[in-house]
Amino acid sequence: MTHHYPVSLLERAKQRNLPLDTLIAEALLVDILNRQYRPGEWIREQEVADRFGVSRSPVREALRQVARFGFVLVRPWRGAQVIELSVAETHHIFDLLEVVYGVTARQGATYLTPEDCDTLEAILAPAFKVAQGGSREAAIDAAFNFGRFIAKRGPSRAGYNLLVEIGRLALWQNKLLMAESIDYFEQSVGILRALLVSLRAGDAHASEILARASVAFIRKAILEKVSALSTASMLASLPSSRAD
Amino acid sequence: MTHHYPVSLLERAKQRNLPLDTLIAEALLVDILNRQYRPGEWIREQEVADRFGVSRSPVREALRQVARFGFVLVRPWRGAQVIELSVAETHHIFDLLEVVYGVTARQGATYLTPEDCDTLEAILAPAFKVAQGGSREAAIDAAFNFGRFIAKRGPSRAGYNLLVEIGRLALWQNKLLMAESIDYFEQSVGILRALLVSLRAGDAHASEILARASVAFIRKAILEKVSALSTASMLASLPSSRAD
DNA sequence: AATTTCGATATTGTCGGCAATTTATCGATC
DNA sequence: GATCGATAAATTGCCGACAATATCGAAATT
Repeated sequence: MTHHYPVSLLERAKQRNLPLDTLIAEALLVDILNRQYRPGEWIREQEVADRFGVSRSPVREALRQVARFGFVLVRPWRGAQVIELSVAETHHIFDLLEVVYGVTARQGATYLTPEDCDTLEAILAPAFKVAQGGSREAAIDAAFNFGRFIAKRGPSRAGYNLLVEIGRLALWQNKLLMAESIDYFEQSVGILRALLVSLRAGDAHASEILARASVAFIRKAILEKVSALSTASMLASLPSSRAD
Repeated sequence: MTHHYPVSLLERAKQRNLPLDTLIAEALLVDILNRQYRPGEWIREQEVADRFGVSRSPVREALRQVARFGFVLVRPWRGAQVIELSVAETHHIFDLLEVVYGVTARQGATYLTPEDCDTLEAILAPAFKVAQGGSREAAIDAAFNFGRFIAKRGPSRAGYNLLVEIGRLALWQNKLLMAESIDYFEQSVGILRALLVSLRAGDAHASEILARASVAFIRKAILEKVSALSTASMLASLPSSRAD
């Protein structure tokens, strides 16, 4: 991580009247999601503090927040390390996202207003444009924000946190592994479009089915890639035969 | 909160070589779960620091941890307030716990070893004793730890975190609302016993069904109590007619 | 040569103090 | 008497320094 931020976070903190740790946590999350920090890499408090021009205190709290989201592992007197997900873990995460998303959508069908559905449609818009040369990164974010908004409108903060946490991990895997091959993505967006229709209609059962289907679809595509990569890396690591 | 801790946390930190914030977070969680801090109450950093004989730094981080678990809400320059769950939120939480627990049990059926199942049986033991005058508190904890152990043995740390988080909130509701009426609880323990059998047999489908059933059972009992209480409080608040 | 011990270095953990912000108190004004 | 505004008190946010701990490397020992 040698990248520097152009605008001072301090000013933005003043502007929005937010504590620094919140902003730093957001920035670190973006850096991790955008692969500025790589899986396995250590994030040192002083380095982050220097980069943002603040002391270590807010950085420490930011790192704990990121740890809470599951992206880094903090161990006593060792520091924070960006996690590396195994194939089994990725499987597990998508299993969980599938049911959590399903419940969220099922309940969303009962509490979402027509205005909420309009907002959802606007959120999803960038995902429709990916076929016509729209930003792929923006499209993936849109699909994530779609679910996040449903949870946000829900009655429980805990439910929102849960979906965001597990969703972010899945999003990360998505960004880490998805480079080309947009065809799977278009189909997934098609499912989300159908989900939006069923949410508008207030059909709880169909919404749950469709939400689960959209996750299952992405999971399949990602896991194909993961297993391909892990096979490749196994082959690549054979000659050196390291044991760390 | 005027309660004082008999043993110094500092010594236990030295003993286990753990940072203070971890210990303090655990202690605060116990206090909240045991209703030493009541819903709606503010937790002040200096008060906690004085009580444990430490500075505010580790207390701050402990409070953030507790906030990440969902028990307190931390707002900038306001501090940490123990949350109050509405009926709708409780519904939502149990909906989520049901599916997450279901997935955990389903997968657990495939990865749990016979030794793990022996451990599970030992963990569940206190729950069996509640009918013969065993501690009710211990029994509820046992039921919670049962699910937690399954998740702990799983491949994904994220999955473990997820179940623990949502489970702890449900546990809290359980402790806040369940005073008497142990009959529902015995039946719930009966379901867990059956779940243990199906886990041993490696029956993924049955394990998922049973895990979900055990949650649904507790949910029903708790929500009956919640609605009764909220009705009572509505009636009680009628004469004063306060609008705060 | 391999292993162990010990110390230098890097990094995290904790502290006390001060700054920033909110909330409560009190007085002035209508 | 009520409302609004300024000031004081309480509380959190942030900082710099120091203590505690882990890591790495070199020297000593077997």
